[in-house]
Amino acid sequence: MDRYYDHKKIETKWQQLWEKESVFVVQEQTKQKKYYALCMFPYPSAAGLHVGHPESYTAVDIIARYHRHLGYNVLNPIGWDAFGLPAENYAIKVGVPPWETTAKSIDNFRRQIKSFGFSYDWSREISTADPNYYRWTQWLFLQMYKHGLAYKKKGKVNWCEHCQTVLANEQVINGQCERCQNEVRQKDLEQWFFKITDYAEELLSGLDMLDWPENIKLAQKNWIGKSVGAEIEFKIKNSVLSIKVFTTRPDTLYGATYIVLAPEHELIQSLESKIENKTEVNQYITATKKKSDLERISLNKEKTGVKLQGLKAINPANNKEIPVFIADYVLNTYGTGAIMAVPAHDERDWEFAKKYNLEIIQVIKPNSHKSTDLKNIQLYTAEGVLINSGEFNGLDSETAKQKITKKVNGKITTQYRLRDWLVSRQRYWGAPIPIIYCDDCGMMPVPEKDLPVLLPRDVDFKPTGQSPLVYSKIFHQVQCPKCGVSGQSVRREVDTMDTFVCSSWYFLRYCDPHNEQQAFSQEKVAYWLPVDLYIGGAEHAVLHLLYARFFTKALRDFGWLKISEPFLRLRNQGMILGEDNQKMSKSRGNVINPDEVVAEYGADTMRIYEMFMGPLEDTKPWSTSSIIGSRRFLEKLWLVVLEWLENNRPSVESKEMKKLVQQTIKKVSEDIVAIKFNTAISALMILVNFMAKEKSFSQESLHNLLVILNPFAPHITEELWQKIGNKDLLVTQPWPTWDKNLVQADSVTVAIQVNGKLRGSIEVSIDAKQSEVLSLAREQESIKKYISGKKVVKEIYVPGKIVNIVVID
RNA sequence: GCCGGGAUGGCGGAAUUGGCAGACGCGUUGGACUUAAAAUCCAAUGAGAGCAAUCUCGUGGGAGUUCGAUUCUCCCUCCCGGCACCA
Repeated sequence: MDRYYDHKKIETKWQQLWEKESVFVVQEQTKQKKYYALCMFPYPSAAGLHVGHPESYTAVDIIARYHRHLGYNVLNPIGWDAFGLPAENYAIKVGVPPWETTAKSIDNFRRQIKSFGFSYDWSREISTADPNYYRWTQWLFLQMYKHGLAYKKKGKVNWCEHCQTVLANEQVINGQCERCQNEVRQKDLEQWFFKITDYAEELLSGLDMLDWPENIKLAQKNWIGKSVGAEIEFKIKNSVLSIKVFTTRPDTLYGATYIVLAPEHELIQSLESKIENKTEVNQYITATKKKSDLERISLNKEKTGVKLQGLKAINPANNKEIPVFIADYVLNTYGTGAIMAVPAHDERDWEFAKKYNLEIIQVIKPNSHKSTDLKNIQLYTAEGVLINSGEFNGLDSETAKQKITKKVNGKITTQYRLRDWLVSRQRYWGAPIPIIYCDDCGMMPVPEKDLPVLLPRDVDFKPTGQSPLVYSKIFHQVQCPKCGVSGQSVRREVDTMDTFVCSSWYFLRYCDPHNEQQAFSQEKVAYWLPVDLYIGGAEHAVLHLLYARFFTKALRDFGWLKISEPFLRLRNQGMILGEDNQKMSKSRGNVINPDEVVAEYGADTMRIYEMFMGPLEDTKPWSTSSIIGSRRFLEKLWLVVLEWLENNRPSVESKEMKKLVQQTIKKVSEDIVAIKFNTAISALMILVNFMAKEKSFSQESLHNLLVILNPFAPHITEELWQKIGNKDLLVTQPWPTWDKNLVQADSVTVAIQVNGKLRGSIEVSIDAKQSEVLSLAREQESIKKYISGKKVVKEIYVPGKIVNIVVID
């Protein structure tokens, strides 16, 4: 046996063998329990893998391999999220078509990923840009269409001038494009939407049963933004028209002293004849239209608005006439686009009323206040007890909400901030939307038998603000599915789908990747789903993760799935920073290339190092000097086994060794389940260090060590397993169990404190009585000097842990 | 502004959830081996004081609860993330 731990030779050998023998290729086995481990599939970029990729893949691989040892039928797939803007932009930059650049990127990613020895079932590899895949993405679009969940609508949408396309709300971050950080403007366009809002309530309530990080659940909760309130109508004086407002505080209705409409509110047109200051109003509306969302947010430190002169609304609670304003702090897209302003109890209304000198009436007082100082009105936004509210005085807010809403014939309603998902894009590199327009027959879905609608290649794919598909000749050579006419009067939809549509169902396709009749067979999906563990970046909190949940629920309602939630357990990997504690980036020059790390130290070392760096979900800096520690650990293991073989397998084993092996099995098993890989590796290091010191241990102990280390470092353990004479593969060996009695020590060291300060320690048996331990403690030389001549006030003994003697002079 | 997470040696991080703070690893220092270096092995390594045994301080800062606090409560500072005029 080689004294040198030659990682290159070993890793290549086992990777080839696993692949040749299809060790990780799986089929449905009804007799066997299944486990579906999944990492978020990568977006193949020309830059290649960064060190963050293997972090999540290794974590998933450890879990997958662990469950294989436990006897599960484990599905651990991989594929490519291949469509999308960055790939297209890169293609434009280098002047090569995106299908070529993407294919190249995928080849490179595949090579890199394979070098880590992940236990993927490569026979299930998929790419979203493959017609065999996007055919079914299109089919899913048609399902959405058929069930009324896909619709086309004209309206204000987010437009990125730089990317020359519309964007979903989820892709606009602080008024900026998620991809290029350019300002997003509002544009009136006809676009395709998925009706995700139909599922708002279920997307919210479903979160409760998921084992997901709290921050992700919270982000989704905030994004869905549920609020329960009332719709209340305010009649307009001398008009048949009325203004409907939405409020979460109907209990404050008596304090509503004016109404505010969003500048875009449609009622303004109908009321035009009554408005006396039309010019001023129109100016304000035009000015608002010009502002981007970003400006509307950042400039609105100070509120602005215009009073609609000649117009009065009537407060239905007390029939008081109140003025009507338009102001851009009210959003047309939320609620009814109109609010009742209660300046005494709402911060924004307060600010506005102060500025324009409007009436402020206090109608709620805090529960605790006995007297009310009406002269000195202060902003109070919490709930409380009603005052100045006629018959409702003295009621608490909660009760008053119901009663007042009822009195004014209001309606209790629920509002969500979530908007429908805008899925059409005016870009090339995506799945074409399968719709045909015929001048005579109108808009029609492409018949399922005609799928896929192939992405044409006879185009100049540079963005022009219209989809490049407009210019393809081949693409529009199509017959109307209804009247059979072709030519100028029949055209295809030219927009492509948001890549998030492609990634909303890939975990389903993995279950049945080669099905040519269906997107997936219901039986296969029913066997594998839900995903038992899903690991990926936190940046998808409200994007992919929300969309995939929506797809799952929609497909369930279409009858294709039996489950309601796709991912039972989710964990995020933290970002790996550069050595300078900054985000890795080409411009900073702090990027670590995983290829170099694998070449120099080996895949096993890289895997161990990345898992040992710290908790998976934490952000942590890379440290090239620290990798050596993980390498030394594996080298030490290599030499321990080597010497053990050279010394003819010395099998005399100390009691401590026996115990430590048991403790390590326990610790590693528990830590894998809890995804605490850093402490699991620490325990394995302790065991290997001890074996290196003792040099003598049983064959069984070595077997156990190799099995529990295998998920972390699969190549070296497999090699050593073979070297010590095993013929079968280590990956299929059963996971060892631990002996509860052996894990427990029979005697323990108990710390002795005097007045809370550590003054000594004693060795006692695990089941020693309190009185025994205490008298032993008092007799200790180191303790005596602290307690002699003093009065013992109290003695505490925590079994097996600590003694505390409290004394006073 | 609101909500969430966090702050522990020179560095990455442990700590059975109220019980010996600093496991494990990196780094550093000293020693062994070597002509020498690398590698490896052994020892030390939170700070301060002391020849020493020992002692004092110490988990962002300040208070509190407790026999005992990195852990619980309150206040403050800083960092990271989410939402942000959502009525």
